[in-house]
Amino acid sequence: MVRADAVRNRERVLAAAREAFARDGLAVPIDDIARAAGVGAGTVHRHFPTKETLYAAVLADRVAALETLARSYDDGEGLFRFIGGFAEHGAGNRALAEALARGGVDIQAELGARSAALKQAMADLLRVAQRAGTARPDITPDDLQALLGAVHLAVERAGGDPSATGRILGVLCDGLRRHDRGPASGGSVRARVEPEPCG
Amino acid sequence: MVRADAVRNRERVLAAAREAFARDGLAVPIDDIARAAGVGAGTVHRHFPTKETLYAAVLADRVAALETLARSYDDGEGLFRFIGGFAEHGAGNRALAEALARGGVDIQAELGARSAALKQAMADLLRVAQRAGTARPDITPDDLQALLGAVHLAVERAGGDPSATGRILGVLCDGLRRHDRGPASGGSVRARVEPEPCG
DNA sequence: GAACATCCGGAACGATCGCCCCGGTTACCG
DNA sequence: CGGTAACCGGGGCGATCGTTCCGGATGTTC
Repeated sequence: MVRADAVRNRERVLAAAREAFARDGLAVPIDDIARAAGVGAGTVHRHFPTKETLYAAVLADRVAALETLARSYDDGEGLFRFIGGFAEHGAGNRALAEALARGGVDIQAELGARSAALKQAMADLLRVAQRAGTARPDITPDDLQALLGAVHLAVERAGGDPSATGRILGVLCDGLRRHDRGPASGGSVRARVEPEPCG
Repeated sequence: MVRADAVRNRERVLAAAREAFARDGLAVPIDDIARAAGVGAGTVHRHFPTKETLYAAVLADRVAALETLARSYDDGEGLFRFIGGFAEHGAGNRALAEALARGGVDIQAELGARSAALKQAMADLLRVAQRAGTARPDITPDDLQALLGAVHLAVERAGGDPSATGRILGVLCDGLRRHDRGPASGGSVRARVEPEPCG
């Protein structure tokens, strides 16, 4: 038997946690979430035994939404469209940025599965773009994930300034694109020496 | 009068803190640093009244070194050379990555000054590159700092894999470069719509 | 070598936070 | 409407960590 106030409180806690994690990241105390939800600390721990459980529950739907977004594209430009939507989804979501910035290795099982699915979806998107010739062929799925997490953090730091967000994402997308000069102007891809990545 | 063992212990603490912060970030307990330095916790707090003080002292020389590096270039390619050296300097330095990932706003006064100097040096480097036509003209110093911090975090996550580091930095540098097609192939810069940064 | 200032070490304190527990309460069912 | 079971609240426990303090040790000077 599940009581009506139980599910109501569970939902309240989840909503408060979503907001608190998004605003302050993982550092927010459970008591704050409980207070914001209008319940006691014990109630939070009954529905979500550990803080990690709560954190995973909050992130799970976000990650699932991102996977859906990734799967909605299937051409060479999909990768770049996804990156644009990616920032929108996580705008101001500090918890998501942190989760992506680390590897997402230490998280809960269910979230781990979803996270792996998202990574697979991104890997597919990358492969499609590389086969279509729109993305750099040397980038690996791990590179992409690391870059997305990092840039997400940078966007977060920009604090919602949309033009800064646009420029930062523009840099990422340009960097991910394949940059050979057109066939008319010479036809040779710019050489890239491994230990000297720039210059 | 300053005693010899005092300066020796101060140096030991600083060295231990440098290593500990680089390996584990800010989360490392002071006691661990004290133990690694072979001193008591009280000794640490006499030389560095608060943890923030110690943290700032450790980062100050790193930041100064980066500023020197930035000032050592003065042509259009300097920005990209700097980015390469930047990653090298902070390789495996988690504390530096964290400090750059946030704004560096909440740090100590002296470090704040050095940090501002570094930012100024990077801004100069960016301006030179933009005037030379090698860097995107729309990027601001804030964008550059955010991107460097973010990419540094991504490199840190790559865990020292040099080829991954090279690819990630390559994406950043390519993204920062000016990408107009050569005059022979059309001559128009690719249009960039503001709210749609990618695609 | 003795006196003195300085410094060292680690135990102790207070604050924070995640988690557990129990007395009281509330919702559900017959 | 009464009984029962599930749930709620918040106080409390234990662990962690930054910081302080003081008796004892050590370097320095004359």
